[in-house]
Amino acid sequence: MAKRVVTIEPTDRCCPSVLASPLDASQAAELASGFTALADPVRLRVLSILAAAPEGEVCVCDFVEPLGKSQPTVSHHLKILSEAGLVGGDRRGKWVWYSLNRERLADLQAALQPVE
Amino acid sequence: MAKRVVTIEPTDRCCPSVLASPLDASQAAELASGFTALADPVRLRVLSILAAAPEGEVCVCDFVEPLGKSQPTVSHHLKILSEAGLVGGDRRGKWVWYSLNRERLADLQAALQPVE
DNA sequence: ACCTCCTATTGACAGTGGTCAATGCATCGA
DNA sequence: TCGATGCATTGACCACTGTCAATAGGAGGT
Repeated sequence: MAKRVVTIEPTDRCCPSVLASPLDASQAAELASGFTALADPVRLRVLSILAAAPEGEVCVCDFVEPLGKSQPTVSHHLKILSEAGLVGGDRRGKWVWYSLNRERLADLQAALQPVE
Repeated sequence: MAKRVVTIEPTDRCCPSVLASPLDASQAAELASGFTALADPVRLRVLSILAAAPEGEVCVCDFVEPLGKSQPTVSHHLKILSEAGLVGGDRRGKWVWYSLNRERLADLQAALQPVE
């Protein structure tokens, strides 16, 4: 009979908290890079549009007109969000479909969670 | 007899949510200004130090050494946090004591709250 | 192969932001 | 009143960032 392998579920996948204890420089830099991605109105609108999309996916071309920004600018912001892990892109034919990474967003949300 | 005036209590003091519905430009700008205040490692460390302070207050002079930044730089970041409503300062004698505005921080946290 | 369409990258520009030295402004004690 | 102390402001510098026009890359269609 094979040995039973037990994998410990990492319940604390979560990032450091701002409110729990003083952050060191590297923890703070890590978190700040996440909030930097959120610190732009265009990118927040991108996230909100993705969150509200019925299929959970939005084509790049469908961002341009609602955001009122040029196509290169939209592509620029999507790249920043992608590098921050907040969205992911999937090329299908000529189009690239972006979707929200809710886990990554929840990590940043948890970093602001009040401690009991 | 005077007319009865009914004031509706605003139960939703809270800011717009990123995940509920697409944000318009002004809502996004409002939220982005909040996250901009969080988008710096020095400021995140300021907030975490304030959150961990036993008395809930920290003197400006007590930030300088832990942060490893000059006094004008610390003052600069405190001003940004103050203008964002995240901290408040109270002058007592020669010293200015800063404290955390947890409600304002909770507002930003709520903006990232997953919708059911 | 060629053309068309969608997306990404480059380059340039103006605006913003973090940093510190120097200085100004209070407050307190002598 | 004077000097010392704590904090804020100014000015300057450099790095970063948002924006768009122009261009490149890639995938289909004819």
